[in-house]
Amino acid sequence: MKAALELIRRGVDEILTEEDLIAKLKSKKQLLIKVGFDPTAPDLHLGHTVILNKMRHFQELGHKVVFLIGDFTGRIGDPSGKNKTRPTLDAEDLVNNAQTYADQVFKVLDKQLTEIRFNSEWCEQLGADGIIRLASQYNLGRMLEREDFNARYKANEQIALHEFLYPLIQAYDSIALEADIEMGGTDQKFNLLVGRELQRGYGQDPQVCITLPILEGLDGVHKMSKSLNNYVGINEPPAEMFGKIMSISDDLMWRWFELLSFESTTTIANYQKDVKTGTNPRDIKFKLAHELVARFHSDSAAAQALQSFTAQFQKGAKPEHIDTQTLTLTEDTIAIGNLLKETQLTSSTSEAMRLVKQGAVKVDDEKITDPKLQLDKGKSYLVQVGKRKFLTVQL
RNA sequence: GGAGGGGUUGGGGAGCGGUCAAACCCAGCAGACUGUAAAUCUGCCGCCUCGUGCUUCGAAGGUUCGAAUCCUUCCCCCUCCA
Repeated sequence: MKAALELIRRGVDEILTEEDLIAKLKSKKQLLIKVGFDPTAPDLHLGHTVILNKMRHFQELGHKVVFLIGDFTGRIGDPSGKNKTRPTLDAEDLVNNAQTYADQVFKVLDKQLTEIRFNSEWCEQLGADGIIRLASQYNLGRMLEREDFNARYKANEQIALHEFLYPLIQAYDSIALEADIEMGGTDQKFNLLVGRELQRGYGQDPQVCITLPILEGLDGVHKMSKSLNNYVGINEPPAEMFGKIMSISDDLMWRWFELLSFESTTTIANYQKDVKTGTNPRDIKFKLAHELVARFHSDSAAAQALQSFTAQFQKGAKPEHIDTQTLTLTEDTIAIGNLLKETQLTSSTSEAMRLVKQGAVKVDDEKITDPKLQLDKGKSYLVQVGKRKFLTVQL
């Protein structure tokens, strides 16, 4: 019991309320943990794994987890200050997305103790009278307690009525599932609590709400998200993943250790002590990168990623695998700028020209300075742009 | 129904007749340095045939030697009053 509570507490932001959680744990029954996911973004990244890890913890304690895909709520769009209309996904997309989710999620979750559900399953049955009944359980004052609504209300900004439906529907999910626990990011706290209250109105034992911190992305400032392109996808190849993790700032590294690593808190504290007394932070970052790559791939993949990373960046070696691309020329030669664009090494010839002028382009290990350089048909060249892009080009 | 504010290069946001491919910030890219793709510094950051070439500032017309900047019409967004 004590150990269970300890495990659940680790890395969470808030448990509302802990008394209720203890009561539920004491009941000895298998608990149902509900976590909602966005139906439109089936590519999971490390940010999502913070909560997946916590779901896993519950599974380790023998409880059941519902991975809920909010296909119905997705049509509303979570209120975020801007009411974007979201595209409605068709059935086929949903099935595909669900499959994509499943492929990734089970790198962390236990299949036996996981159910994947869609909330359209019960929301579509709800009907107008169902919605009215649901809406009657809540009131405007409470709605306006939500920080986002409140700020907009005070600032005389528009709040569309359907935005109020989002938390209500999400709450209804908890009722339909009879959830014991719902988890979400700290930004979901309000929605989670609405669920807790409405369950009471429907005569159910209110769910315990657990909020988890939001992971900052590669930039160290903004929440990790695909749209900000500051994410590490869990399906990314080992070398890519390793490299991205190594690129985070020294400060951010500790945050990631806290939220992503399975190392004990004392071990992490020791790492920090080590860095203060002179250990190179890079070496500690290696440990983090290794652990995460190993989790989503394998130990050997992680070891290899580490090896090629050090080879390439510390010793300046070329990567082991360099792609080859063949270009079919109409002329006898091709200008370097065009070649770079044609091979997608740069997005435009203008960019290519700039890079050449900045001394960032090498052909066969020779730095190029002439932006008008012509390369001959029938030959093969090793082209390098910057430190990271390599390509063998066959003309 | 009435009044008003606004749409600028990935995002934010200046510019309000020429000196504007368009300030500044962020993101991004490159170079240097290093402990790494960290930090820091420097440069770049519309497109091409790379030349003082071409096309951009919601859309289409117009005024002008010259417009992102002025006029007309249209489209879209937002706020307030009712």
